[in-house]
Amino acid sequence: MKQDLVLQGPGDSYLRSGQVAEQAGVNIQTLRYYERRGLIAEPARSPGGHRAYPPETVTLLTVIKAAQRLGFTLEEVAELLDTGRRGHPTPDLRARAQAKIAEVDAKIADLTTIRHALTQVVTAGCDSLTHCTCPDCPLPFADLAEGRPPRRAER
Amino acid sequence: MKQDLVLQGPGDSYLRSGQVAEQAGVNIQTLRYYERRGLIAEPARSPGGHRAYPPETVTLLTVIKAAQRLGFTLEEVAELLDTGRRGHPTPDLRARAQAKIAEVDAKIADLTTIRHALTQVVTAGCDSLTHCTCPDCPLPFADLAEGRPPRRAER
DNA sequence: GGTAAGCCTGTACCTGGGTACCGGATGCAA
DNA sequence: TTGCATCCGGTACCCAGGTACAGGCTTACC
Repeated sequence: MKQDLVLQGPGDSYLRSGQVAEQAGVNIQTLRYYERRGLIAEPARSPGGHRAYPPETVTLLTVIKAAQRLGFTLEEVAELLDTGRRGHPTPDLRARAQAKIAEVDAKIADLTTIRHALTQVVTAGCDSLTHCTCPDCPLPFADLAEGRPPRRAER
Repeated sequence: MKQDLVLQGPGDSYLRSGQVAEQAGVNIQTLRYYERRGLIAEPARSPGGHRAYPPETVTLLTVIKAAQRLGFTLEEVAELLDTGRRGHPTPDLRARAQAKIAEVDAKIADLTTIRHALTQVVTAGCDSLTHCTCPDCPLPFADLAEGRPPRRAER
C-alpha cells in the first residue's frame, strides 16, 4: 500500500505539492497560483484528489523564477511558455529579450538621473524639502519632470 | 456675493480643489488621499464645506512629486515634511538622501546583472525558455540566484 | 430662481505577485 | 485504528499608490 502516488510514469515517481514547493523554494500557495495563471499545467491527481506533479515541475519553476528576475512579468512568462509549448521554438524570445534590454536601459538611465539629483541634495547640503536654507538650492529639481510621467518612479 | 472663497489671507485668494489639482497635475482624489496620509494639511473650508487651499499647496505638491521621483515613498516624504514642520531644519534629509543613493546604486547594479543575462540570451540565440536548442545555452542563469531574494525583481 | 459644473463623504476597486486562513478530507506509518 | 502531517477548495487579505463611483450638496453665473 506504499507508493500510492506512483500512478504510472516510466520509472520516475510523482511529487506532492509540498515536495515541489520545498525543492523549488516557493510557497505551496504560489504553486496553485501559478496553476491558475496557466504557468504550470494542471497536474495529475491521486485518487483522493491530491496533486501529483512530475519531477520536471521543479525545473520549470526555476525557469519561471529566472525569467522573472530578467524582468518578465508572469503574463509574459506565461506567453513565452505557451508559444514554446505549441509551435516548436519561440523565435519570439530573442525579440522579447531585446525589448527587455531596452526597458532595462531606460530604467538605468532614469535611476542615473535620480542619482545625480540625490548627490546634488547631498553636496549642496539641503536641510529641508520645503524651506531649504542652503545656497543655490537644487530643489525642487525642475529637471526631474522629464523621463516618463511621475507615476511609478523606481522604488 | 462673488469671491466667497476669499475667507481672509493677506491678499492671496484661496484655491478650490479642482484648481489645485489641475495646477499641480494630480487627480482630485489624490489630493484627498494625500490629506488622509498627512502629506498636506487639512485646508480651510468654505461655509458650505468645500476645501479652500492656500496657493502654496501647489508648490508643496510639486515638491512631493519630486521627492517621489527621487525614490522616497509617501511615508518617507510625510516624515521629511513633518520633521521639517516642527523642529526647524531637517538635518536628516542629507542622511536620508545618502541612504537613497545607496539604494539606487544597488538597483542599478542589479539591473546591470539582468542586462548582462539578457544580452547572453540574445547573442546565444536562445529560442525557448524550456527547450532551448542553442549551443552552450546560458539558461537558466545560475548566477541570477544571487542579488537579493527572487521576489520583487525590477520591473 | 434656475441650472450646470463642481465638490462633498464614504466605500469599493485597481495593478502584480503573491499569502493567509478556514473547515474539512487524505495520506501514511506505527 | 489511531493520530498527525499534509493537502484540498474557496475566499479574503497584503503591499503602494492611487482611481472610480454613487448619491447628494454647493457654488457660480445668467
